[in-house]
Amino acid sequence: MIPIYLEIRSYMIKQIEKGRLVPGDKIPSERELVDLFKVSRMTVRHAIDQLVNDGILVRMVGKGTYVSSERLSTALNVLNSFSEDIIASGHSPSAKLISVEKTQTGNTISSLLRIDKSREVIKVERLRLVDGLEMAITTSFFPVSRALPLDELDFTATSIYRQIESLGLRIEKASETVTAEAADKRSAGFLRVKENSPLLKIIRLTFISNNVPIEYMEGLFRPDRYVISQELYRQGVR
Amino acid sequence: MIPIYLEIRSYMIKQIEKGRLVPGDKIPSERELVDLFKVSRMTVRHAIDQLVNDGILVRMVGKGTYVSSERLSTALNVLNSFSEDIIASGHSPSAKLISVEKTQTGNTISSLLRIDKSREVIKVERLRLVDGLEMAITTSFFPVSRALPLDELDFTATSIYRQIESLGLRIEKASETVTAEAADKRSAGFLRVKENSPLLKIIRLTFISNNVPIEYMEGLFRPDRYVISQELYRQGVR
DNA sequence: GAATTCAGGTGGTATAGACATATAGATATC
DNA sequence: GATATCTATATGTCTATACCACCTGAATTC
Repeated sequence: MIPIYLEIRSYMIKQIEKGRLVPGDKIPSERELVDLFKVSRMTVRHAIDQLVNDGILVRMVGKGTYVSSERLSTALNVLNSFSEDIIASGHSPSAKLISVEKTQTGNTISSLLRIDKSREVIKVERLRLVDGLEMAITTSFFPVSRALPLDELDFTATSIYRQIESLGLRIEKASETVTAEAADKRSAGFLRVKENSPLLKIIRLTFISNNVPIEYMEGLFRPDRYVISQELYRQGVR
Repeated sequence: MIPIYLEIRSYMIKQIEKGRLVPGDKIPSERELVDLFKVSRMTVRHAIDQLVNDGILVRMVGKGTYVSSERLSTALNVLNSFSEDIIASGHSPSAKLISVEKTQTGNTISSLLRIDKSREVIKVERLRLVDGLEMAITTSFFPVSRALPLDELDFTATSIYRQIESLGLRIEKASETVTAEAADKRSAGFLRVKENSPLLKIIRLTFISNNVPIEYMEGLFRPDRYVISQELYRQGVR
C-alpha cells in the first residue's frame, strides 16, 4: 500500500514529465489539491514538502507554488543505473535473472541498509549483458517494506531504478566503492572468463529522499567490457 | 516571533554542538519531546523532519531517532594526488623511484598528450607506499618542454602535483578511467602479490589551464590497500 | 488619477487525536 | 531450550480544524 502523499508526489512528477507543467508554471494551490485528491491539507503539504526539498518545486508565500526553473547542480557525478549508462554509450543492455530470494542478511549489509538484521531483504542476482555479451553479475539487496512493493517489480527488466521511480520514490544519490577482485568459479562461469581472472568490483549503496537507503549492491564486472570514467577537478588555489 | 519548530531544531543542534549528543546517540522520542516542549507531536516532527533532511539525524521506525554518524562529504569530485588522498585519510605516503627515462612513446599516449610522437617524454616509474607498505606502481609520462622544467622536479618526493603548482602552473582537472587488470610478473614482484592477482588499474590524464594535458599516468593498485570511493547524484526529473 | 482600504486566496504554523507499522523485550507455550 | 505470542513503545501516515502572514487586485476614498 503506497502512502497517499507519495501518490500525490508521483502525480506531480508525471505532470512535469509529460510536459503539462513546465518550469515557471504555477501548480494548483494546496486547497485545490485537497479537493482534487479528497485528502487533508497536511497530506498535500507532505507531498509538496518533498518536491520542494528536491528542488523540483518552489513555494512563494501569498502567491503559490511553482515548478522550479533552475536545474541546480551541473551534475558532474551523475547517478545512472547500469542500463542507463549502457544506453547512453550507444549499446543495448539486457539482464538475465539468476535468482531471487527472500532472506536475511549479515550485520554489514543490514546496518548499511539501516534495518534490523532480523528483517527480511529481497536478494536479486542478475547477469547483466551488453549487446548480448556477458558484462557483469550484480547482487542487490532491497529491504522489504511497505513503501516498496517488491512484488510489483520486474527484476528481468533492465532498469530497476526507473521502476522504483515510477512508483513515486525518488532516488537521490548513491555512494560507491570500487575495487578489484579475482573471479571465483561461479562468477567466472557466468561471465565466461577464466577462474581467478581480474574483475572490477563495484559496491553501491543507493538512497532515496531523507538519506534512506533502499538498495545495497555488489557487482562484478568484466574489465574488458566495462570501465568507470570520471572527471576530477582540482580544488581552489593553493 | 520565532516558530516553535525552529526553536526545537536549534535546541537539538545545540545539544549536538555541545557534545551532549554524539553521533550514534538516540535522541528523545517524539512523545518525550512533546512533553518537554509542551507542543503537539506534528510540531516536533516538523523540527525533526528538517534535521533528518539535513542529514543530521536518522530515523528508524520502531527504534527511535539517532544522531547521524556519517558526515557526508562536501568535497565531491576533488582531484588530489595520491599522496594528498593518503594524507587526508590519516596515513603516511611515500614513494620509491623505480626508473626515470627520456624516451618516445606510442600513438595512444602521444595523442592524448597532444604531442607529436617524435617528441620526447619523461617516463617516471614509481612504487607508492602507504605506511611503508606497497600500495601501487605508477607510470607517468610528462611531455618534455612544455613550460615544465622537468629537471627541477624531484620524483622521489611524494607530491608531484604540489611541485608543479609551486612552479606557477595551475592544475585544473583530470579525467580518469578505472578498470581491473591481472598482475604481471614484474608488477607482482614490486607489489609483493602473487602473479595474476587482481589489481585496480587507474589511468589518469591531467590537465593544466586551457585543457593542456600535462601528465598521462597509469597506476596499478593493490585492491586490499586502495579503493576508490565516490558519491553519485541522481539527475533531476526525467 | 493616485493613494488607501479591504477581501479573498496563498502558503506557514500549530493543535489534538487516530490508526498503522516496526522493533524489542517480556511472557507464555510447546 | 526453543518458539511463538503478547505488549509497550517507537516512528509513519492521515484527518479536520484554526489562525497567521503575505500577496494581489478590485473597490473605495481622496
